[in-house]
Amino acid sequence: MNIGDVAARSGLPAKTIRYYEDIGLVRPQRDPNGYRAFREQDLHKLAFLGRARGLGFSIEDCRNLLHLYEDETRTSAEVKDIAQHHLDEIDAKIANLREMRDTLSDLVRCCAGDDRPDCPILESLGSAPETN
Amino acid sequence: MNIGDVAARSGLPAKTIRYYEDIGLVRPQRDPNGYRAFREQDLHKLAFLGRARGLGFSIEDCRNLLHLYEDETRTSAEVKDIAQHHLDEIDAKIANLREMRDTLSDLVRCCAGDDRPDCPILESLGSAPETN
DNA sequence: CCTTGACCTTCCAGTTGCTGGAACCCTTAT
DNA sequence: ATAAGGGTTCCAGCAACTGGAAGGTCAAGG
Repeated sequence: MNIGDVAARSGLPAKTIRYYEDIGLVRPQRDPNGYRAFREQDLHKLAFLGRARGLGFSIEDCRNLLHLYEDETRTSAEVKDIAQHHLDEIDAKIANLREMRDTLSDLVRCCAGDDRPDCPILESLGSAPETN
Repeated sequence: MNIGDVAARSGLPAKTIRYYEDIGLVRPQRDPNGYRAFREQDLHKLAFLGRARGLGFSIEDCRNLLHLYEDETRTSAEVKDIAQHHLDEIDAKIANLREMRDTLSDLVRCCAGDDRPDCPILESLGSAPETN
């Protein structure tokens, strides 16, 4: 399989696949002409990576998950640990974004959005927080 | 005011303030010795930027908001437009994260987290999505 | 046989918003 | 004289790609 096929089948851009090789996540063989030659197992790895990335795992997490995936002697505790940690981070991010959204949606709701210059959004940004 | 004072009073790291000058968000004057000399209005701008960044606005949004803030002929519609757009992006991000979290927390919940290798998390990453 | 087009290759630069560090200057106190 | 604690510039790096340039390869068509 050439990179284009793998891109199509994994859903990852070719650029990203090359990048993943660069950082050592996959090691495709090479054809005599220099083209990357992917085997089914490479495709499988890339699909794994695509799904892990889709769940928001960092590249380093992905690397570790992949190692665990291929390590028969892993424990599910190791995997769960990574996942739980990531889950906590996601929750923190959501909480953070929600706070932003709440503040912001208040401001947006209060803003007339007309052709006059008065604007509670700018007023709020321009002075110390009161609604805190 | 030197940069250290402004950092303390604005809550922004000195490094960040220098960076903001680099990209043209503030233009402090200079003392004869080359030190940045901030006036109250510079501090005010920086505090504005800190709050806008705190609401998650991009640097470019911040630049635009600052321009509007200082432009007496602005319309609140222009401001609201930026804010609404940003609000939409935040909502999109939250939705995205929530989906990740839902999937991930299911997986974490199903994972025994013991010393055996069987792990639904890895299984899910290793094969095509079924719970989709 | 030559060309065209669609592939593939490498390498370098840019993205966002800082952050760390090196190497150096200025000021004040001891 | 020197040490501490400011300040300065510039360069590199983070995450995770993405875009683009310059070029090699391959199969099909004229």
